[in-house]
Order: sequence, then structure tokens, then C-alpha cells
Amino acid sequence: MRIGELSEQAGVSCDALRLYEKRGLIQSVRRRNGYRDFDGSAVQLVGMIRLAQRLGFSLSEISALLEQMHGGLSDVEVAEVLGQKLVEIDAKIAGLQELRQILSARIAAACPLGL
Amino acid sequence: MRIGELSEQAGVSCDALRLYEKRGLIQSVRRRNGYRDFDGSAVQLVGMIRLAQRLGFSLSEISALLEQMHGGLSDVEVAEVLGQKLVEIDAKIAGLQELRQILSARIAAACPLGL
DNA sequence: ATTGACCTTAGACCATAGTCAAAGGTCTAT
DNA sequence: ATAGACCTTTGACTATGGTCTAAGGTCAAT
Repeated sequence: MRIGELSEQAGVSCDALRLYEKRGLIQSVRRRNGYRDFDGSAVQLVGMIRLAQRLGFSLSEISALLEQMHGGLSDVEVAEVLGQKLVEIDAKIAGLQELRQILSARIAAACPLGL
Repeated sequence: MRIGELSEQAGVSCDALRLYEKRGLIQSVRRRNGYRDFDGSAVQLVGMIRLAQRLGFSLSEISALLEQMHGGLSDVEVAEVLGQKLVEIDAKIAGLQELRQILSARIAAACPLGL
């Protein structure tokens, strides 16, 4: 599919998609006229990129993760890389729960900011 | 305390602290010589700012939250504002858990990226 | 063959969250 | 009174993750 169709289906601007490609997060082949041609699976891939991004992962982090997965790693190695990401995610969840604790404790207190 | 001491105790650069003050996240009074003078409680406040920041809240979001809390709101209103933040945090936690699910499912699968 | 939708590139521009450097004032100790 | 540490401001610069514009090529339909 052309970039406009991917843009519409993934809910991401063409400019953003070109940026993702430049950063190596997604790939396309070129038609004879120079137009990008994306695989149907790109829709899901872009969706995953957006999810990770919303959750605080930078394009570089996402790119590194995808590259490692593409780079001919064995299943075991890929599992390790992903496992590392899981640890990071768990740390983030723990941090948010900590912040949640702090805020919810301050809701209970008389002086919310504690100042 | 002067900015250098706060910087050291909070583990944040002086430049960053001046930026936080400019954005209204922290306050100081000025000494006769023009130096900023921070309250001891600023250390904890800056710590809280950094925690929230690491977890994906922008300075504007944090600033808005703090301003609302400072703005003479009743305890009930402050509790509402904070409750709203808790909802956002819970959404973030849920998102991370979703991403965690996706990745951990792909670890189990033969082709991790599903491409 | 020309209109309109779609694509290409490059480069300017924006906000965020800083860092760094210049030029200068202040305070303390010798 | 002068060195050194500390403070002030302003403005330039960085990276990230885009958006927007300009100038131009492509394609399908009329």
C-alpha cells in the first residue's frame, strides 16, 4: 500500500511515517515511480510503535529493539532482549504505582502538597 | 538555601532548577543581593517533580497540577484534581501491562515480531 | 492535455527539556 | 584588594518528534 493508505489505516501522519522509516522503524520498497510501497503488516507494526511511544519509549529505544529483533538473533537472544524490556516496563509500572501512592496519600491528608 | 545547595541536595542542575522556577513549578524569594533563596521543602518538591517526570508527565502537566493545588482550592477540589491524575496513572499502568502482554506473548511465539 | 489527488525531497519551523557559554555582580578569605 | 567560588541574566545550541511549506514528479479521469 502507498503511504497515504498506511497513514489512514494506522492513524499516523505521512510525515511521521516517513520519519519512522528514516529512523529504521518501518520499511518500504519503492515502486518504479519512486512511491513507497508498504506491507500490510506495517499497520500493526505502526500500532505497536505508537503504543510503546505513548508509554514513554523513545523512537531510538523502539528502533533499537526492532533492529535487534531483525538482526538475525536466535529466538533465545530475542527473548532476552524482550525480557529486558519487560524488566523496564515493570520498573515503570512500579514507579507509577509509587507516584499513585504518594498522590493518593496526599488526597487523604489535610494539606495535599505537604508544603 | 541558595540554588547550588538545592541543586546538590536534589540532584538536579542549577539550570534545570531555574527553568522549573520560570515555569512556576518551584518558588524562591530573592535576597538583597539578587540570589535566589529556596525553602528546605523545595528538596522534596523537586524530588516529586523528577519522579513524575521520569514517569512520563511533562513539566506543563506537573505545573498545572501544582498550580491547581496552590490556587486556593478546597480540599475536596484538590482531591478531585489528584483523583483525575490517579485515573491517568492507572491508564498508563494498564497500557504498560498491555505492552508487557504483547511482548511476552511474542517471546513465547516462534517469530517474535510477527512479521 | 489538463485537472486533481497523490507522491517525492529538502528545509524551515515548533515545543519540550534542557545544556553551555558569555559577561558581569557578590561574597569570603587571605 | 584580589582570587575563587558562587550567583545573576541572556541567548545560542542540542536532541526528540514531529508539522508545514515549497517545488516538483506521477497517475487517473475527463
